[in-house]
Formats: sequence, structure tokens, C-alpha cells
Amino acid sequence: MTTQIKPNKKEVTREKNQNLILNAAEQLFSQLGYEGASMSMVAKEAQVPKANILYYFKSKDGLYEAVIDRIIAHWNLGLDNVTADDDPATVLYNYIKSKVILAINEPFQSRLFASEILRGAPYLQNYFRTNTRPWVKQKVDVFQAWMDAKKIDAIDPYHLLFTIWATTQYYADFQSEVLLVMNKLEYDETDVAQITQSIAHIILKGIGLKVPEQSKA
Amino acid sequence: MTTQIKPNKKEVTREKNQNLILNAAEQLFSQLGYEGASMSMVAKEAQVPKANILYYFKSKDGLYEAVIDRIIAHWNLGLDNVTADDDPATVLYNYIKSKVILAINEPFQSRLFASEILRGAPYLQNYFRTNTRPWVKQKVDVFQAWMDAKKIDAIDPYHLLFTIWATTQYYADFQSEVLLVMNKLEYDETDVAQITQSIAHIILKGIGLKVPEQSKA
DNA sequence: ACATTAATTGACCTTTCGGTCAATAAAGCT
DNA sequence: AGCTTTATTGACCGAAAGGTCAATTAATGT
Repeated sequence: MTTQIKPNKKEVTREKNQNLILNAAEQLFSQLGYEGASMSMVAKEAQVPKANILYYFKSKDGLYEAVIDRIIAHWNLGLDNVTADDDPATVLYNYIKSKVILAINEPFQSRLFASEILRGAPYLQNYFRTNTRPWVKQKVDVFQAWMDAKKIDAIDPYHLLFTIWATTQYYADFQSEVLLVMNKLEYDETDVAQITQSIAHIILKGIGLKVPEQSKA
Repeated sequence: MTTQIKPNKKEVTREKNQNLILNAAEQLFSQLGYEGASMSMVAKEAQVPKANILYYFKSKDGLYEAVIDRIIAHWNLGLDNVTADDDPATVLYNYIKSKVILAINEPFQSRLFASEILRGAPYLQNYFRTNTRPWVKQKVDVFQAWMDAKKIDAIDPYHLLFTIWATTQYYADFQSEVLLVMNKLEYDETDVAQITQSIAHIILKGIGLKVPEQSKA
């Protein structure tokens, strides 16, 4: 047996309980917003006394921040090692596809971010400044290089990125509107492909690229 | 003098006070969300006793609904008399442009709608069903006719409409993110044209249309 | 002028909010 | 074993929430 780093019983149950609480909080915050979800609701949902939540996380703010911190990892993926030498069509198609999948599969998390940004991103400002901004800068530079090499049309690279974000997140954040308008009860299995294909068609062709066939595999 | 429909002094002041309250409520709800904005805050902002608000609008719910009702008119404009005979490029370019202008000029209203939809559109469901859905159906039919006539590429017309909505609203709803990422403090006069041009380029070219020159007039 | 109806508002109600605290239980350390 | 530290939790707190009410004031119809 490998020498673990002391799996204290305390540490184990602490982690377990914290995750229980964080799961409940994530769901409630995303459905009701920061003000709409109360500590007692989280307590009831997580089946834990309210005072216990305040013991782990010092305040409602603390709990909210913990929820956000835990989510952030998920949403940084994609476009990670992209360089100017990569093929724009492949890179962008895959990025759009992964974003659509994320939006359809994790709508709660997407909405939690959305409502956070809607309110001026009080808890994300710092993160945006120190993480997202440099990340974006790097991608934008790659886009610009593609434009300089005439691989894609010359448009503002920031707006290109925003267009991808906007179109993909829309299906998570405004799900209720989309479903109501389309007269559906929920997304079905074909929707991910359908949405990906539509968005990819418009955006890729829109910047002068060939649209890849939808991969059937 | 034309015989007005009795401009009672009562009715006049009632209307005036109600608008005072609705303005304050619109601002606060859009900044803080339904739960985040309290009746006393609205009262203080509108410089009116809280009990007076509850006299006019029977409850917080009632006030919120009144705010939404008042806004809805603004957001129905555009694409109104479009037919299959119209020129797709002109129609869509103008629609995108008007949407961008609205997003930049009325971000509060856009965000209020967004946070409403984010929470499942409890107050808008009925409106979506009875108004938006038929409206959309009609536009989608026109899009489809354009596709059948090979005027634009064949993609799902719903997703085309969603793409326009998503990209334009993004600049209002996620303004704080956009500004943080671009390292700006606020949108300037050139941004409306810049955003319109970028979005129109991608979407119009993306469905097989020529991108109109930006109209300088 | 006067009775009636609508508007205004301060005081007050209940409920729920986020948060504290002290008492108890459990686990860890030597 | 016994001592120390960490967890757990019911009871409780002041503040603020949405909402009611009764008393007062101001317009309106006749």
C-alpha cells in the first residue's frame, strides 16, 4: 500500500460534507440567484444544519465564492494549446462543439456565471483581470496571426471570440426562452449536433472558412 | 380645444407617481435582480412612501410585472413587416444594427429580461407563448422561404434567429465581462459601428450573403 | 356645501434573513 | 488513559424583508 498523505477520518468527512453542501448551493444559487437562495434552503437541500454550513464557510459570501471557485476549472478548457500554425477551421469547430456540449450538459453552471456577470461580476472581476484577460489576449493574438496570413477574414478578433461565446452560451443561459419559442420541453440528443452545426456553419463560413462535414463518429 | 377624455387631476398625478415608481423599480430590479431589490429601496429611490407603492401595485410581484409590461413594447420592434420578397441582406443588416443599438442604449432593460429568462421566465412564459412564439414562427417562415429560393444557405432558421439575438444581446447582458476583457471602462461611440460590422460580417457572410458596406450616413 | 370616493402615509405586524454562541460530541495526539 | 483540538448543532439574535391597517388628507360628483 502506498503511503497516502494521512487520510484522516476528519479530513475525509469534512471533504464529503463540504461537497454535499457545495452541490446543493450550486444548484440553488444557479436557479434562484445569490439573493434568492437562502442559507436555510441550502441547509435543507444538503440535509445539514445551517450552523454547520456557517462553520465550514464563514458566511454566505464565503459559500458563494467557494461554489464559484469550484466551477471555474471546468470553464477554462478548450483552445488551450492553440498556435498560429494550427488549422483555424479545425480549431474553431472543435472549440464551438465543446462549448455547445458544455452548455447543454452543465446549464446550471453556465447560468450561475451568467447571473454573476449580469450583476457586474462582483466575485469574478479579479479572476477576469488576472486569468481571463491574459488568456483572451493570447487567443486574440492567434486570431490576428491567422488574419495577417489571410487564413481568415479580417474582423475584430475580440468580437469573433465574443460571438462564439455568445452563441454557444445562449443555449444554456436562455434555455427557457429557446425551449418555449421552439415549443419543446427539453433538448434532445439531436440538438447538440444540430446547434453545433448551425453555429459552426455561420461562424466558420462567416470568417471565410470551409465548414467541416459533421463528424458522424 | 379638443374634448380630452377628462384629464382628471387625480389621474394625472397618479400616472406621474406611477412612472416615478416604475423608473426607480426598473433600475433597481435590473441592477440587483428581483430578490436583491427591496420595496424600501424602490421607495427611497422614487422618494415615495413604501405604503404608497403597495397602494398602486398590490405587491412586489405586481410591481415587477408592471415594470416588465412597460418594457416589453421596446423590444418587439424590428423585422416587423418582413416578407419573403424582401432582400435578406438589407433586412438582416438593419435588424442586427437596431439590436446592437438597443443593447448599447438600454442595457438595464436587456439585463432585466436576461435575468428573468435565466430564472426560467416565470413572468414571461405566458408572453412568450402568446406573442413571441407566433412572431418567431412568422420570421422563421420567411427565412425558410429565402432558403428555398436559394437566397441564403440552408440552416435551421431558428438557430439563425437565436444567433442574431445571442450575439447582439451579449454586449448588454455581459457588458461587464466584455469591458473587463477588453480593458475598457465603457463603450465609446465607435463601438456600436464596430460591433454591428463584426456581427453583420460573420452572420451575413455566414449564410451566404454579401456584407453591405457600413452606411456612413 | 357636502357626502363620497380615492390617495397618502406612519405605525405596526409576521416571517425570514444571515449570523452568533455556548453546550455537547467526536476524533487526534502522546 | 487523559488532554486538546475540531465538529456538530439547537437555541437564539437583531435587522430587514413584504405586507396590513387605520387614520388623515385631498379631490370629485351632485
